[in-house]
Amino acid sequence: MKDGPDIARIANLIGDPGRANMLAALMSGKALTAGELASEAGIRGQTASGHLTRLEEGGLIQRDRQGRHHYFRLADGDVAQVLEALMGLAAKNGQLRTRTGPRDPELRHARVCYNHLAGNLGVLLYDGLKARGVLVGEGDDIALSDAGRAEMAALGIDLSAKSRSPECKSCLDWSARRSHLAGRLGRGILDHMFAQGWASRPEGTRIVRFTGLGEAAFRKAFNF
Amino acid sequence: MKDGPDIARIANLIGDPGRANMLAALMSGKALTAGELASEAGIRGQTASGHLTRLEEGGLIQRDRQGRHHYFRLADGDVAQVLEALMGLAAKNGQLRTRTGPRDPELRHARVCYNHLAGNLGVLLYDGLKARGVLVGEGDDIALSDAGRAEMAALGIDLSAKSRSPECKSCLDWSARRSHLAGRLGRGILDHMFAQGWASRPEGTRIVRFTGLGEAAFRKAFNF
DNA sequence: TGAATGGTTCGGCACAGGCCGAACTATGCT
DNA sequence: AGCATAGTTCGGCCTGTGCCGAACCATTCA
Repeated sequence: MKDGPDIARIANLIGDPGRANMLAALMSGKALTAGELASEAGIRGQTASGHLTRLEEGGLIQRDRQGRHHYFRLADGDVAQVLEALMGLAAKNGQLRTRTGPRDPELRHARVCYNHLAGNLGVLLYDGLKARGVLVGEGDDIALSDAGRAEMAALGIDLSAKSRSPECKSCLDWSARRSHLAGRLGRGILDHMFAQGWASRPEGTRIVRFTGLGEAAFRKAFNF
Repeated sequence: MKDGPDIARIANLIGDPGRANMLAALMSGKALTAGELASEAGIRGQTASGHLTRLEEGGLIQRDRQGRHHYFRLADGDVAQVLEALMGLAAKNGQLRTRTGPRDPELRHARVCYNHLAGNLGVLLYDGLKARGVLVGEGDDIALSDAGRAEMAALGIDLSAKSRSPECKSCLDWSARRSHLAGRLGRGILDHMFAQGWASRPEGTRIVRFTGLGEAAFRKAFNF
């Protein structure tokens, strides 16, 4: 007893429906204002404000003040990973929320996880890049090969090291229960997909919806 | 909003100190009785009983009735993985519990994670087995090579497939923030360590404490 | 069969904390 | 300056739930 870190504090933060909904909304990777998060969670601004300061103090989210707006985002890729893992458990046990919306299949196919691509397509991409030797390494220690780095550069993927996060990282997918690609490379690829117009994001969801030829173009470019 | 599975339900279950302490105790991998868990969590039997039924209904733990004793264990390796991930976050942000006990360094060195070895030594073992080609594969898809399977068999590791869990699996370590080995192989190796008398487990903790020559013998046997 | 022990159920208490209305601060716009 | 909008703080309400004492099953053992 009393072994290890204090798990209850953090789980308790996530364990309130209002806060959990806000965190889930932030899984989209976009920074959202307090007001947006409040309506997302179905609560009033005052209540949301209290929750947000608690989440911030707990180290789960970060706040950017810009003018009279406060933008919030997940503190960290690790937070996103824990949330995905929790979704995995929740999906396996107790059914998918009260009523499992029609959007669910789309979510499983391709969605945003923090700042990178998740869902079946994310897993396929990850496997494909490994099979072709673009990514090398094992376990959580994956990296771009030299050839892979050249290929990504040729495609125009931005790998600038402005953030401290690792270049490559694997992240567990709740729907597929397999790894997909996170880290700066994962982020760069997702950005690239939108920049190329292969896909778009229906407002207010985590869904990645491909345009008519977008999915084919994406798979061709990354050859998987 | 309302995307994905209901995360709050599960996080809320973990988020109570009493329940979290019980879950942490079950991370030792041993099945514990209701009474043991109650004293572990510092609460009375009646209270614990309520918590345990809720955890059971939530799918986080499983109950074995044996005579007048009820034995509880984690439902699943996935549950253990989520708990470890939460410990990782908790360790990074808000300090290590109120007072970080003297046992902490031992925990970081070698401890039990559900049914396999974690801590620095667990990570070293994992890396060593991969470097030597005993384990092959990438990401979460790892497997024993043919040579590796022979080597494990020669050492007397029990890999019988009585459980549905995969033979090899990687599990993220909260102290080292690296992967270590889980799955049936991980379990078999841990059992083997105790069977050989290389290490023992101080009562009521997750610590794996090596005997005088035990650690050297262990590292020699698995060559890392 | 009666006593001891491990667990659960029931009832009631008390506190924590989620929620909102109202008042207040800060920023931006005209 | 005056108004509108975004957020926060304050105070009070109220539900949820964690906790325990006491009573109640179930199993074992003498």
